[in-house]
Amino acid sequence: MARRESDYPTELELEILKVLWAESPLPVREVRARLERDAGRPLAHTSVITMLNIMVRKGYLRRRKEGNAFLFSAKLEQQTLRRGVLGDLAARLFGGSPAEMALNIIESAEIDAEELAELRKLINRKSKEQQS
Amino acid sequence: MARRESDYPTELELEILKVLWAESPLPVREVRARLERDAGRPLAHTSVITMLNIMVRKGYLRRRKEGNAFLFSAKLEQQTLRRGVLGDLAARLFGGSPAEMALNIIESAEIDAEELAELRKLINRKSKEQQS
DNA sequence: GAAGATCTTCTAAAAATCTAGAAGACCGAG
DNA sequence: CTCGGTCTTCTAGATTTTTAGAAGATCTTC
Repeated sequence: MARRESDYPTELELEILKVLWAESPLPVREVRARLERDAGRPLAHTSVITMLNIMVRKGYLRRRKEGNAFLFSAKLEQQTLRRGVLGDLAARLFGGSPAEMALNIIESAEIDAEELAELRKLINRKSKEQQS
Repeated sequence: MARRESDYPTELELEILKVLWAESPLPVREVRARLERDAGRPLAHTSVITMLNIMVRKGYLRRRKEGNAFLFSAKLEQQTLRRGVLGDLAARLFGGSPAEMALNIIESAEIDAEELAELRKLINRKSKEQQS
């Protein structure tokens, strides 16, 4: 017996997703160039193809034929992933409490006055919504 | 060439850490029992030993001899891990902005009135601290 | 001091992640 | 039509994660 496939994109998969969230669709050649430039990951062309195909299998990406080559685009949306990962993290590391997690972030991270104001505004809006 | 060791505890490692955060130090036998009971992971005694030793090597755990057996305890503190993981997640998935991440959580997660009040209180305190 | 229980170390194996070479298909240029 | 470039599929190897058996050390108990 052994490990199961991870629930969320792995390290490299996330880098590839970031490339494709920034611009889609892209051919392999372009993904490869941006991985090197933006993520400092100089991979062989075939390595990139392998990863892209795995990610299609996992449902993270879509691909379609354009002429002789394939074009890839993200199927997993950034917002979907964010929600999934945050929810999972809250469940595993914060006893299932998203509020606890938010408190932790605000307490220990660098957040400037403007951002604090924005957070306050959101909280006020949320509070009002709940009065019903 | 291949992947590098993950920066943060993996799935099973986190389950083991949770056991030891709840109570430390514990002998292998106890860790094994709690993994089965609390995490639904019925592992062989030797599997648990292997994991514990790997985690000692990685610096997540400490162990000390007590009689003939070893007692294990968490060396990586929960708060340290929380900060690390949250910071990492902010960097990778939220363009380096913890505030953005906090906004996302508050927007899309279930947070009740009491928790919202607590968040507001913390934000107010933070705001005051910054006026200097 | 031999038997049995308990614990460890050593070893290994399956699955997943990450990397990339070999080989074949296809297309435009000359 | 052949050559070179581009692209894909197939294949495979290294490393990590997760699992656990075999074998040996040690302690208790009669």
